[in-house]
Amino acid sequence: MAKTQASQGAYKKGKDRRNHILDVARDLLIDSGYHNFSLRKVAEKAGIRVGNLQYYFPAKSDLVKAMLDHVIDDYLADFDDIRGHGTPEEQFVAVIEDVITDLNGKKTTVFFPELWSLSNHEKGITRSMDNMYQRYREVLAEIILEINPGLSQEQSQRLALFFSASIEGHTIFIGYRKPWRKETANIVDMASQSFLWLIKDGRVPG
Amino acid sequence: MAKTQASQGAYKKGKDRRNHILDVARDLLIDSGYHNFSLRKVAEKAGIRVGNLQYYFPAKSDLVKAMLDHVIDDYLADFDDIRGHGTPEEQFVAVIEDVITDLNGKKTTVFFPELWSLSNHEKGITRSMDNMYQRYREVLAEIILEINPGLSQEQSQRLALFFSASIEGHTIFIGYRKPWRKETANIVDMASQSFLWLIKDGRVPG
Amino acid sequence: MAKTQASQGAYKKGKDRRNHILDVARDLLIDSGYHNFSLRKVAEKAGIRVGNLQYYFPAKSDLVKAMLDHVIDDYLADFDDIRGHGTPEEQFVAVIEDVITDLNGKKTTVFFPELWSLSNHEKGITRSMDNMYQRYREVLAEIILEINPGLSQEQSQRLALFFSASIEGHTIFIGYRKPWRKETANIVDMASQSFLWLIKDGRVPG
Amino acid sequence: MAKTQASQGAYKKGKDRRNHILDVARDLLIDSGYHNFSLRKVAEKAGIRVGNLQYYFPAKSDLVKAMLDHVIDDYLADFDDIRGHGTPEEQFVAVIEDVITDLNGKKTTVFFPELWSLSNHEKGITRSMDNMYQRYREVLAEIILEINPGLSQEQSQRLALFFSASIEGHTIFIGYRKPWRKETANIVDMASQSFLWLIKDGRVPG
DNA sequence: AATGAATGAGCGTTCATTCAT
DNA sequence: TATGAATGAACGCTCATTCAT
Repeated sequence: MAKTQASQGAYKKGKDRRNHILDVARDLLIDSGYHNFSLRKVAEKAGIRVGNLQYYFPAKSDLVKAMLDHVIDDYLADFDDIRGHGTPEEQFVAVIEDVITDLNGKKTTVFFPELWSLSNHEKGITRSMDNMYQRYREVLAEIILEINPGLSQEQSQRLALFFSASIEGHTIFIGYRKPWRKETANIVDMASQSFLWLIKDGRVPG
Repeated sequence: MAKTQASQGAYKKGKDRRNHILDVARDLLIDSGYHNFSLRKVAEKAGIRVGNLQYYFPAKSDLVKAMLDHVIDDYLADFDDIRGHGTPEEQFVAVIEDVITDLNGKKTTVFFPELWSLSNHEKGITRSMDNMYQRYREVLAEIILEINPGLSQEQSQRLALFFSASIEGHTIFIGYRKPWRKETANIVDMASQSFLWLIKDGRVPG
Repeated sequence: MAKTQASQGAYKKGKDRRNHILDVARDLLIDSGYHNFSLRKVAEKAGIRVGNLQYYFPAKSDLVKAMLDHVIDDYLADFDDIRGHGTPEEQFVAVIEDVITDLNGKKTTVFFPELWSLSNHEKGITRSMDNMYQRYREVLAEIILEINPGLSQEQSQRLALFFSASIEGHTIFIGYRKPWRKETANIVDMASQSFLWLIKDGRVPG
Repeated sequence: MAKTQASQGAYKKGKDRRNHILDVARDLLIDSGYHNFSLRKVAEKAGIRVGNLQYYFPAKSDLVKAMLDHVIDDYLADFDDIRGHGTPEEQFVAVIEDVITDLNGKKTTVFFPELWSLSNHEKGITRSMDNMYQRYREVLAEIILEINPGLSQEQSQRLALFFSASIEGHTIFIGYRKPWRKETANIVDMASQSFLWLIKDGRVPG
C-alpha cells in the first residue's frame, strides 16, 4: 500500500465510495468472471473515472485483494451467526442445510470457482482463501466434537475438512442455474446422514 | 503422448501439429490460468506464428473449446479403464482411491477450477463439462447398483452425484501444492467408509 | 545542508520545507533523469502529498525552474570561493584542477547533461544555464588576464569560452562511473599545460 | 528481441517502413527531447498506428536503441571518410575543423545531449555510446601518432581522449542556436593550435 | 500451410492539475 | 498549510483479428 494512500477514506464520502467500488467490483466479477474483470469496467459501473478508481486502489491487485476480502468477510460473518438452537446434532444438520442451500445463490455459485482459480495463479489470494476455510472448519469441528466428545481434536478437524470439501464440490452441480439444482434437498439429506454416521459410528483415521 | 515442445520434431504436419498446439495450450492454461491465456503465448510456446495458429483455429474460442475437449477426452478415456478386478465393493473403493489420488496432480488441481470458472461465463463450455461429469456418474452409478441391487436407477444416480461432487470439492484442499495434501489417504478412507455405508445402509432419497 | 529526508524533522515549515522539496527534487533528477521526474515522486520522497507540493510550486515548470536554479546557485557559490593563493598561474591551475575533479562527483556528472538537454527543449531553462556559464567564464577570464595582461578583454573571454567548454566536455568521459575516470589527473595535466601555453604563447584570435 | 520478430523486415515493404520509423523517431527526439518522446507521437509522425509500430519494435526500449544506433551509424560512417589529403598535420586540422563545425548543425547540437543524458539512466544505451566514442578516438589517435611517432600508443590515446572530450563540450556553446555560434572559427583556431602544440611539444603523461 | 504486415480496441498505470475541505 | 477527492489525457503494451503474400 503506497504511503500516499495512508489516510485515504478519511472523509465519509471517500469511505462510502470505496465500499461502493467494492460492491460493484464483486458484481462484475460474478457477472463476467475474472478474465473479463477490468478497471475500466469497474469504474464505469461505479460511475467514476478510471483515474479516480486508481486513487482508491493504486493497482488492480489491490482492488482484487480488497474485493475478495470484502466478499469473504461476508461469509465469515455468516459463520459466526450460524450456530442456532437445539441439540448439537440438530445444530449440525442446520449448518449443513444452510451451507448447502447457500450454494444455490448466484453469488456463491459463481464467486467461489473464481476464487479457486485465482488462488492457483495469483500469490496473495491464496492466504485469504485459506484463512476463510480455516475459520469455517473450526466452526464445524467444534460442533462435531460436541456430538461425539470421544473424538480427538485431530479427528474432528479431519472430519471438518472432509465435510467442508465435500460440500464445496456441490457448487458446480447444484448451484445457480446448474443442472442438479433441484436435487439440493436430497443432497442435504444424504450429506447429513452420512456425515453424522461418520461422526458417531465411523472409524475416523487418527 | 508427448507433452511439450521437447518432441516438437514429432509434430510435423496436419493432425500432429494440431495436437501439439492443443498440448501446448493446455500447458499454458494450467501454468498461467485462463486470464493469462492468449493466442500469442500459445503460438510462441508452439514455435509457430500467430497467423499460422489461426489457420488451425480461426478464433480464440475455437482453440479454447478444442483444448478443453482435448483434456476432457483424456479423463473420459481414464473412466473406461477404471473398472478393475474383485468384488463390486472392492472396485468401488479402488475407483474412489484412484479419483481422489488423481486430485494431487498439478494438471487436475489446476485444470478443473479453470473449467468450472469458464463454464460459468462462456456458453459452449458448459456442455462439454456436463457431458464429462455425466459419463463419470454413469460409471459410478453402475458400480453402486452392483453393490446394492435394491436401489433404483434414480437412487444410484443420486448417490453418484453426491459422491462425485464430494470428491471434486477436495481439489481445492488436497490438490497439488494444497495445504491438506498429506491428508489424501485419510480422505480416501473417510470417503470410502461413508459412501459405502450410504449405499448399503443409508436411506437414500427416492 | 542536509540532502535527504533523513533530516526531515529539520524542515518544519515555510522556507525550510521549500528547500527540502528542492533538495529532494534535485536528488530525484540526478537519480532518475528528467524523463522520470514527476511531482508525485518528488512529493513521496519529500514525505508530503501532491496537493501540498503544488501549494509551494503551482505548476511542474515552477518546481523544475526553482530546482535548477537551486542547484546552479550551489555552483555559483563555489565560483566565488574558487580563487585561492599563489601566483595567477598557480591559481589558474588550481581552478582547472578543482573544476575537472568536480566532474567525478555523481551530482555534477548527472546533473549537467540533464541541464543541457533540458535547455534545448524548455524555454526558460536556457537563461539560467547561460547566466551560470557567463559567471563561470568571467572568473576564468579574470585570471587569464592576470597571467597575460597583454591579452584584450575579448581575447581572454574567448579563451575562457574555449577552456570552459573543453572542460565541460569531459563530464561524459571522466565523470561518476564513467570509463575514463582514472584518467582525471592526466586530463588535468594536459589541460593545464595546453591552456597555459595558449594564454602565454598562442596566437589567440582577436 | 522476441522470437516472433525473427524474420520481420523480410519483405521490402517492411524494411522500408522500419527505416522510415527510425528516421521519424530521430526527428522527434531532436525536435522534442527524450522526455517528450512517445510511441504515439512516433507512430503519428510515421503515419501508422501504434500497434503497427510495436510490431516493428516490440518495446519502446527496442525502438530507442535501434534509433540511437541508427544515428550513431551515420556518425561512424563519417569517421571512415574523414581522413583527407595532405600531411598528417593538415589532415588533423581538417578533422578538427570538420568535427567542430559539425556541432553547429541542429542534429548534432540536440542529439548528443539527449544521448549523454540517456546513457546516464538507461542501461544498454551506454554501450552504444561508448563504442562510438571509442571508434572516434581510434581515428584521432592514428593521426596523432603519424604527426609525432615518438608518442606511445597510450599517449596518443590519452591525447585523443582529451581532444575529443574538449570538442564535445563545445556542443553546448557553439551549437545550433547557441549564443557563441559565431565563435566557431575561433574555436577551431584555438583548438588546432593548442592540440598540435600538445602533440608535438607537450609533456604528455605516460 | 505458413509468415509478414496492419488494425483497432482495450488494458493497467502514471501524470499534472483542479478544487473542496 | 495541508490533505482528500476527482478529472482527463496520455502513456507503453497486449491482444484478437484480418488480409496479402
